[in-house]
Amino acid sequence: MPVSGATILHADLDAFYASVEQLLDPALRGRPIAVGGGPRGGVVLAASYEAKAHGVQGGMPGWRASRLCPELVFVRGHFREYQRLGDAVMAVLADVTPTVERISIDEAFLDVSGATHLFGPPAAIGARIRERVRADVGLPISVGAARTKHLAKIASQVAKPDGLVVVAPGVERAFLDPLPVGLIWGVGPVNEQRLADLGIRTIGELARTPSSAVEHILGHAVGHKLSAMAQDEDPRRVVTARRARSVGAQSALSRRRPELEGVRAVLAHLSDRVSRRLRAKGRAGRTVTVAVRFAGMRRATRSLTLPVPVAATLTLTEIAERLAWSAIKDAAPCEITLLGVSVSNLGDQRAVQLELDLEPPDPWRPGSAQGAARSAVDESMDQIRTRFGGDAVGYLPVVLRGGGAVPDEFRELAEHDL
DNA sequence: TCTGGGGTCCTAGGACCC
DNA sequence: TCTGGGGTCCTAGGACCC
Repeated sequence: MPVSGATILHADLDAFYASVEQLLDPALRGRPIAVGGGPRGGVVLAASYEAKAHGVQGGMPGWRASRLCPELVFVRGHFREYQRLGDAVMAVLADVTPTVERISIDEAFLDVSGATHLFGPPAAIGARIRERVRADVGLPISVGAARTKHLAKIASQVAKPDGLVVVAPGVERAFLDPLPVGLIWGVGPVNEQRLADLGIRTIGELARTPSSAVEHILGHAVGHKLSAMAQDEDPRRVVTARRARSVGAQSALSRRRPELEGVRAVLAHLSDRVSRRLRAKGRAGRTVTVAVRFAGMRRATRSLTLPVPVAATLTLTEIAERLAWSAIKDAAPCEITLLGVSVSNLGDQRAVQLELDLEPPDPWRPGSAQGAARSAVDESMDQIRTRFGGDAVGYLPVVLRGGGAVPDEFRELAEHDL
C-alpha cells in the first residue's frame, strides 16, 4: 500500500540548458535564447521561457525557431557546466533524503517519507529544495509533491515555471480532472491525437472512459497504464539505482549516398564509442542493433543476437557493417542521413572471458584465439586512452571530426550509467 | 530547406520446443 | 496421417521521454 501523505516529490529544473546560459551570461537574462541550432541548421536543444512564449521548443529545427522568433539569440552550449550544475543540484536533493532517483541530467524523484520528522511536511521540503537550489546553484527549479510518482511528475509540470504544487491526498481526482491527457507520462502527440479522435481531451474524460475502449485504441499496455493512472493507482516506487539495458551511439550525417569506406568509418567510430563504454564497466551484450535513417526520415533497423556477449571494438564494427548493409540494400537506391549502433541483452563481461575455447576459431567468440587477441588489443587501447586521452589512438582515421558532429561533452550528458 | 543523441518499453509475427 | 496449446526467444517497427 502507498504511504499516506504526499511524500513523493518530483524536482525538475526549468529550461535547464537555457537557464544555465542565462546564469553564466547576465546579458542573456530576460531574452529569448536557444541553445544549439541556428538559422542555418541543427536543432534547438533547449529554449528559454522567453523563447517558449513564441512557440520555440526543444527538438525544433533552428531555421523554424528563428522564423517563429526573429529576435531569438542562438548560443552554443556549455555542456560541461550542465553536468557540473546538474550534479550540484542532485547534491542538494541528497541532503534531504538518500532516496533519490535521478532520471536525467535535470530531474529526479525523491521519497521523503523518512525525512518529514527532520524537515517538516512535503510542502516545506519542496520549498526548502527550491530555496537551496536557487541560493546555492543559482537556478530555478519546480517541485511537485503527491502520493505517487506519476502524480508528482504531473504536479511539477503544472508548477512550472519556478513553482511548487502539492497534491494533498484526497484531492487527486479533482486536481487531475481538468488537465489535458498529454500531461500523462507516456501520452505523446500520437496517442493524444488518437484520444482526441474519441473526444477525450482531459484526464477526467479519460477516467470516465471504459478501460477496454482505451486499450482498444492504444494497445493493452498503454491503455492499462492510462486507466490505472486516471484511477490514481500507481505502484511504482522510487528506485535509487538502475542498470542500463542497452548502450548505443548514433550520428546524423549530411545526406549522402552510402559508400563503403564512409559507412565503415562511421560505424567504426560509433562501435568504438559503444564498446569502450561497455568495457569500462566490465559489461558486454549479445544483441547488436543498427539503425539507418534515409532521406525523408524513413528509418530501418537490423539486429542480430549472438550466442555470447560482445564488447570488442572490431567484432562490433564487423557485425554493425553487415547489419547496416542489409538495411541499406533493402532500401536501395537511397541516401542516408543517420547511422546508429546499439548493444543490448547486457551481461557481465568477466564471465565471458573465462570461457574455455571449445569451439573452432571464431573472432566473434571472446574465448577463441582471435577473440582473445582482440580483447588484448582493446585492453591496450583502453589503457593508452586512459593515460593520454580519448583521441590518442584509434582503429581508423576518424573522418568525422568537425563535420557537423556534436561535441562529445554533449553526448556524455545523456549517457546512462551502465 | 527538412529534424540531435541518449535511452525505455511495447507489439506482432515467426521459429522453435515440449 | 496432417494436427493442440503454451511458452520462450528473436526480429522489426514504433511511441515516447529527456
